[in-house]
Amino acid sequence: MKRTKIFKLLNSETPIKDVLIKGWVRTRRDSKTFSFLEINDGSCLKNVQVIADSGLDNYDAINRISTGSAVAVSGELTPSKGSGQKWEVQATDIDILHMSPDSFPLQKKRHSDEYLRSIAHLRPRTNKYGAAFRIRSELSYAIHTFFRDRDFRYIHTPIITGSDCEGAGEMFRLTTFDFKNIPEIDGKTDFNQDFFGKEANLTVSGQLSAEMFALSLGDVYTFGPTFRAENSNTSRHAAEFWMIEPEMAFCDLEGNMDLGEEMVKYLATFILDECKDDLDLFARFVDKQLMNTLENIAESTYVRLPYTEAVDILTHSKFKFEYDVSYGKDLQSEHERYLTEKHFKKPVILYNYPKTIKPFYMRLNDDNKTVAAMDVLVPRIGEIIGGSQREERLDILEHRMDETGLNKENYWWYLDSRRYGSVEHSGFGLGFERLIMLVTGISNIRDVIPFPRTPKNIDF
RNA sequence: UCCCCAGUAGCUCAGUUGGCAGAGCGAGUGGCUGUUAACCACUAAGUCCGCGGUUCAAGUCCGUGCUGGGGAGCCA
Repeated sequence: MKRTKIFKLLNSETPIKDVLIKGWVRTRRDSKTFSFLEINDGSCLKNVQVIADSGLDNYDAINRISTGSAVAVSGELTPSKGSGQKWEVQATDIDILHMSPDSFPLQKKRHSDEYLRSIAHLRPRTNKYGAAFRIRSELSYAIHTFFRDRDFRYIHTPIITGSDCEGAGEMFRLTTFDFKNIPEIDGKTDFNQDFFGKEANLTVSGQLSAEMFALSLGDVYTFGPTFRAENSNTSRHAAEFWMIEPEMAFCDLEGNMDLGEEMVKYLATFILDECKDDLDLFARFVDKQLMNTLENIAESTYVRLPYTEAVDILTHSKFKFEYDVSYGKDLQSEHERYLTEKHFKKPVILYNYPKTIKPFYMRLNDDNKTVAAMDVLVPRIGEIIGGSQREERLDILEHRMDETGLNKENYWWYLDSRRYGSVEHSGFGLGFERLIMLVTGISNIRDVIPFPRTPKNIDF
């Protein structure tokens, strides 16, 4: 007999004579002539209540089943005589697949996030983390749906890159050298002898590759892991994280902002509609304001504000900031939060930043001082999207590379796209973990990725 | 990398002026009950993060290291 997932069972319209469920015991409550077992199989937040009658041949063993044990239960789905649930399973046979000894680290009580991080291999068996990772999966699906509905193509950009810099931070080096015997030439490492014959790194962004495909297939996106070797110790940064990077040909900054806003709204709406049970857990136990925040993000029209006007608002604000605001400096976290949480009370898209604080590939505006960049800022998380219209004019792009000290030879292929049929195009990056933090209210990035990689932490 | 805070039972934490190591939850045992993270009683459980110092005496004070958390910078 095939097992039925608990999610399906609990949504049944009618009683079912014969069912088989398999899962892990969350708790056991004994009565005189029978026991209640709460079984969870990960298919949904809810457990199913199983009635184990003392008449079962292995009742002695059933009475010793502990939290964490795995069981297979055959029986009948019947309306519950108790008041807490619609259905329950009256067991005719309980096969104890594996007993969990009492050293099982998860107890029938709340644990701290810090403790659960130390048992990251077991935490998906808790309500909160089960819900978080189901939502992570649903959001992945929603992202692909969003793009496919809009005729975008999914591009797999390389994880290993030969570019010495993609303009987005410190990189992890990749080599097959024997560290005890690294070949040198003229006192320097001889990368000619390394696997690729030159320096290789893990990617920090798929953008430059994605641009090549946007300039071939039209509208494309990437969705994959990204690696930054920054020594960042915050609740919003990880060394390995997933990023979604759409890139659109024949699209200017305004079209780019339109897509960013539409996408964030779509994803918030999707989660509100499709993940009610799991979302409800976060709204009750993690962030009481979660539903308001999500509805605000799903429904409000995002403010679009040039960087200079943002600086004006901030300098004229009576609010006391720890750091001063002035034109030409990047905004601090506290400034972004002020704009989204206090001043506008909704998401804000800032655009046209000074070129001095943005990378070389962003398109220079006619004022010669700003670039066509845009950041989508949301309450509580801050920057969730960073993007721009790309510089499509070869001479200006080369000039910007010189200004920022990049070696143009390494980017010959990138520059080729501006030599042959160059057109305006735009794109952005959306941090997948930050999106999950936004929709769940979870405040630490380490708790929305299965096995987080942060400085000095690579267990599991 | 910088600033701040913390580390005590399996977990969450209390521990006063330096003076015998504590509670709740969990676990074990017994009881009770169509129960709902059940309830009642009893029992077991400790390298007080490591190292060094001050002191008659250190969980407590000082130094240092490690680990974790919050914030900043970098960004997604």
